[in-house]
Amino acid sequence: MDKSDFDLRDFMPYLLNMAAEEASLEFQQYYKGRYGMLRTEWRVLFHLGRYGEMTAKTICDRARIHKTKVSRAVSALEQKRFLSRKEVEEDRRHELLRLTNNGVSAYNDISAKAKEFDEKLVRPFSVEEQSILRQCLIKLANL
Amino acid sequence: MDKSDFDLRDFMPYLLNMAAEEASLEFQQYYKGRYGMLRTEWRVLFHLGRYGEMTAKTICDRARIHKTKVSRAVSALEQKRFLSRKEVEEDRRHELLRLTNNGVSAYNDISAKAKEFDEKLVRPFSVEEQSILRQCLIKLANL
DNA sequence: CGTTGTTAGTTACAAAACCAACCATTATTT
DNA sequence: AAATAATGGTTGGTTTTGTAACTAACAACG
Repeated sequence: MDKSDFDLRDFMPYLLNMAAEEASLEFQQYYKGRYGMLRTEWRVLFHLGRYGEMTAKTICDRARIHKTKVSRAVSALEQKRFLSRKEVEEDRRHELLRLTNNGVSAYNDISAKAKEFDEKLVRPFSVEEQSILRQCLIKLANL
Repeated sequence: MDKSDFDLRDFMPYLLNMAAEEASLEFQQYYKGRYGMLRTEWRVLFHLGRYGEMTAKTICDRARIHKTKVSRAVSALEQKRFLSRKEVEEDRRHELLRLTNNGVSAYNDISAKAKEFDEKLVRPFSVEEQSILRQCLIKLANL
């Protein structure tokens, strides 16, 4: 097997990582600079803003984030007054998380920017390319 | 602007990150488990194995890795006897890095696995899809 | 009941990434 | 040639992440 024709540009994991990094950078700077949020915090915020109140465990499962990361993100978001916790009567192990008004407006702002940003990212591609790209990524990500 | 139709699955940076994570996982376990390497170390090893001896700075530029990360990866690879350094006479700020025999055989092994692994990853896609996917990623990554 | 097992969530400690300041060496300016 | 800047590379301290062990609450089984 000849390796001299095997370049990093041919290696999917590398390409995906580089593209992901590049694509995330600018957007990341937005929510970090404006709200001091980390990526996990933004994802948690997004889930609550987009799908309504839910428990931390549900976020873990849906977003495939480890529970310790979610736990810390929730604490951080709580401290920044973006969400509040409510114990569930029937099962006191659960805590329902919901966004505060503050959280909602941050969500609205950031997700609008996200949409904008997404459009900008895929603008160079044809509609067909966009569709194929998304489908491939969804399959690769096991979504 | 309505956000209720904007899902994470529609957001490129998210998709890219999830796909990248998923795609990297298995391969990462290979070189980590077998050689105790970190990702940056594998990338440095790859550059030296694929393109021959070069300086740390060159690796930084070509692989877009910050110099502190490269510096530490080089130290680690040196300790594991995968590479050696050679001072450059004309400019003693530079150090040429080259793989040891040990390093070369690790490179051969891992890059063969990488090729294999890449093929497995894209197998579910048609040739045309593969080509579009790669081109889009290369463009997104600014490569 | 009471023991054992699960589940949701937190905490503590180690590994890794990030950022800034730092040498040492070479270039440039005056 | 002295002073200043720029370059290649390293080091130290802080943040983030990862991993494992830990509570607390509930479930299931004898």
